[in-house]
Amino acid sequence: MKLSEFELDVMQLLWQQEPCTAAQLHELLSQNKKVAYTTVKTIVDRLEQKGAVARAGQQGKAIIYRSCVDQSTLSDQATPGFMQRFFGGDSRSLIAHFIQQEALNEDDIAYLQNLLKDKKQPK
Amino acid sequence: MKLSEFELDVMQLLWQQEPCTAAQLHELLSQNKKVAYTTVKTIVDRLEQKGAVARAGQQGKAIIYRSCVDQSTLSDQATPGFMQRFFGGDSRSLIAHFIQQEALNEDDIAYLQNLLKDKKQPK
DNA sequence: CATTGAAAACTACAAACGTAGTAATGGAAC
DNA sequence: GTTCCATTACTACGTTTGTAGTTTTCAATG
Repeated sequence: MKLSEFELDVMQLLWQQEPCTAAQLHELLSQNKKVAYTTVKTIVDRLEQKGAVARAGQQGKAIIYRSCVDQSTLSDQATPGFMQRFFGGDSRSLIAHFIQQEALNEDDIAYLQNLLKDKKQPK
Repeated sequence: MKLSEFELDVMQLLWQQEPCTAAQLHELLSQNKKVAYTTVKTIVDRLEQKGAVARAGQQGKAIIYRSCVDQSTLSDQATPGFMQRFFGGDSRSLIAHFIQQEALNEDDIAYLQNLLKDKKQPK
């Protein structure tokens, strides 16, 4: 499944506040970006057509939506293309980039160090 | 600078084989994908308009192109959006995803472990 | 110098995207 | 029951993207 940037922004919110009406999604999006309600509704409609969300009931006239795909499925699909296009397929340099660029606390670091250790062990 | 997927595919090749003619880029792309020469040339023209590549001489009639932006600049720009949209902004889970998903050899792992250690030390 | 063929330059077009207006509708409130 | 307003449903439109055809040009070749 291929979703646009805006569609993913909506999915992101939905994943965090599921289930949800279009009005609620609009409310949430408005915190970061000026956008008309109908614009958000259009995106939700397109997500429904694409099968990324589905109706899960009503609240008065408002339709309650839930997601039909989960984040990890989509990120699994998007990851290889992203790695190829921005890091020439070099996963090491990609991971290095993120480790250096992003804020990580002690816990995060310990957690990731463990993952690396596990990655090494299995052989 | 915002480049499309196809545009990034071309940039990726250009970064690897700089400088380069459109014909060469077409040749390289054809290894993975059936695509007309004129299609590739259109993409290169658009990249030129966007200022991502520039002319760096001629070879007979053929124009030689070079890149004007480097990979790290573009990945720096793309990274936050990607992380937000696919991992809800959670850098730890993103890095974890890549560590688990990607093939890493002993060297890679050692290298990344060092990065994490350095990340912890500075304080 | 005329020919030619590769490459450039220009044009085209359908689909997807971001964006939102307008029209229809149906709970809720009175 | 009728009105009203939130929501939905439908329509629209400029831009970007993927894709490639057509026309022009000009360096090389004979």
